[in-house]
Amino acid sequence: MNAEDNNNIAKTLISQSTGRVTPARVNILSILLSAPTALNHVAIEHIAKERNLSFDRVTLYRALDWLVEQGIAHRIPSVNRSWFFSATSDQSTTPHAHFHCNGCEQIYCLEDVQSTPLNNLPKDYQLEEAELNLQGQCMNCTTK
Amino acid sequence: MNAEDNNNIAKTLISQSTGRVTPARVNILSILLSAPTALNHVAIEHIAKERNLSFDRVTLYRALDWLVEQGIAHRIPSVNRSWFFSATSDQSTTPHAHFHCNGCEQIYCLEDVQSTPLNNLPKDYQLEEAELNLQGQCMNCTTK
DNA sequence: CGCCTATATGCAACAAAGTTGCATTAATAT
DNA sequence: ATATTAATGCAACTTTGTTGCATATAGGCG
Repeated sequence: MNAEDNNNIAKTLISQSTGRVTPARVNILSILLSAPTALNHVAIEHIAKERNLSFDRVTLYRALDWLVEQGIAHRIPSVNRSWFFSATSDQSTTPHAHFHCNGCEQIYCLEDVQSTPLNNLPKDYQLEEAELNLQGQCMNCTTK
Repeated sequence: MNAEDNNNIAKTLISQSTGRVTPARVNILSILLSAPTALNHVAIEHIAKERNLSFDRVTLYRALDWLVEQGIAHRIPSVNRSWFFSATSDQSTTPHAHFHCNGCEQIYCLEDVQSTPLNNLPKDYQLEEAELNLQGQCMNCTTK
């Protein structure tokens, strides 16, 4: 899955939504698709720079907002001060877990780890979304 | 459980830690104790004002940091830009769920709802903490 | 009780993250 | 090819949180 592939996937995903297929959106989504972890705006700008891309910070935020609205990406609150974003994989309207590695500070989306159904949510609380945030040491950091 | 009670509980909790019992810490903890939901700094300052209390924003942040360090309160990341804080109830070294109401934007700590054990966390990932964030409509907002 | 010292607070200045308004540019429907 | 509307860039701003340093105060001790 190289950068070119991700670019094409990005274009397809965006064209299926209501909105225009613009370079900023395509490039930003392509960056998210190519990342094994969730990225914050600093990381996205860093990768963009490596690829000789550039866009205004405002454009980045607006593109990310739009991607989240469209369900193409999702926003992950973090203990750090910035938001993290990750491309929503095809099948994942199903909620999945986020694993924050305390070693390398990366955030991994674990598609296969789902929070099991809740049995003791007080009645009169209507659940709309559930999110499981894990913390610990990732694959790479445990072995060190 | 009135404000006076919470003030005394706050004093006791703080005096059991390593550090000084100061008005700022007591008042801030007392506010957290009296709230049914988690509060962000804006909410805390608002309640403080109602009680004719005042402290610098820096003092607030430092007091909250300290309370979290001591395990007296805990910090909840949110989809909003600010952090939310909640007093840690006596028995709750056990992790509990946070319920963000999309109606009134309040965050409730649900002590009885625990994230059930994970069966399919990839091996080589070492879990240190788990946090379950729920979203939906709270008790008050469903009935409207 | 009153003093001493370390700790907590307040203030000012700063830094980072995110937003808003508006003029300009460009995607796409026709 | 053009017109229309949505997206971008820029500048200025807001909010959230932090740092350094001088001042105030909690609380131990004589």
